[in-house]
Amino acid sequence: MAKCDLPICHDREVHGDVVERIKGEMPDSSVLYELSDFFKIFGDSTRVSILFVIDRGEICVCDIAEILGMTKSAVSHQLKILRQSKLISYRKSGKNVFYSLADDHVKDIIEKALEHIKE
Amino acid sequence: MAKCDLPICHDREVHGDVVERIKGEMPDSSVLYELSDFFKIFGDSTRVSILFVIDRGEICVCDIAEILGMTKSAVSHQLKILRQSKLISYRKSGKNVFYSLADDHVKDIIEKALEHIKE
DNA sequence: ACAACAGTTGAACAATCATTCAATCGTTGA
DNA sequence: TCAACGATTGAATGATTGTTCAACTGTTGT
Repeated sequence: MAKCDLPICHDREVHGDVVERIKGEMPDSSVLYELSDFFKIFGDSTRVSILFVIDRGEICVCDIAEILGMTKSAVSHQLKILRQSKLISYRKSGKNVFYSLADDHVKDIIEKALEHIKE
Repeated sequence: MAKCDLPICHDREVHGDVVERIKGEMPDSSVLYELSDFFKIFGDSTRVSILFVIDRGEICVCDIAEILGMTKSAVSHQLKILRQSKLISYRKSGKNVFYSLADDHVKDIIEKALEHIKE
């Protein structure tokens, strides 16, 4: 039986089995963390902007910084996060580093979100 | 001409027009903020968990709290955010408030993300 | 009317995170 | 070799954010 200070609905004859069923149907917590961590990447306007820029074609850090009106440092920090998430890939050429999208999923997901917003 | 401390690539004869072209092709900054704000909602494992629970069917706050092992207060705070984002809707019935998904886009977006993660 | 409970809310706190600043690395051209 | 530049990095700072706690609202049953 549940203690009174637990956050449990007292209509156990109605809700009890529903709660147990859904508990069993939930994804692993590791999956839930991976999912939210993935979305967290898109949850910053700088990173979304960078992805839009890179989507127009391979481009170096300096040019991203100028397009967005930010310092190279700030851009580079965000590029590192995008790199670690495997959303972008890069190619070194002399002093420049050229970035490009690593995946088609990125565009798909952003377009789905745009659909939702445009309503 | 660019001042030296500006974050501008010095190969202007190569990159200058590319930068100007992409600047013109960028979405409005308001769109970029809406997009990142939208993804921010999914960027928390508690909120993603709540969406998964609600996806199984209409359910009250107490039961969500028990399924997730959290206090009603913490769940309610996150429900408020999901409500304000119009991702969920609610129905009052006596002492209970039953929540349900407001939109099919939510499932679409989560499934796209799951595709990306499973690689 | 009152006690019990589902749910909400605001303030406070701790943790997370994006940007800035300064220093550094690696490459290029003189 | 040395100066200039593209890019990265770590520490520090300020802002944002999720949870807790306590107080509160509204409804139900007695």
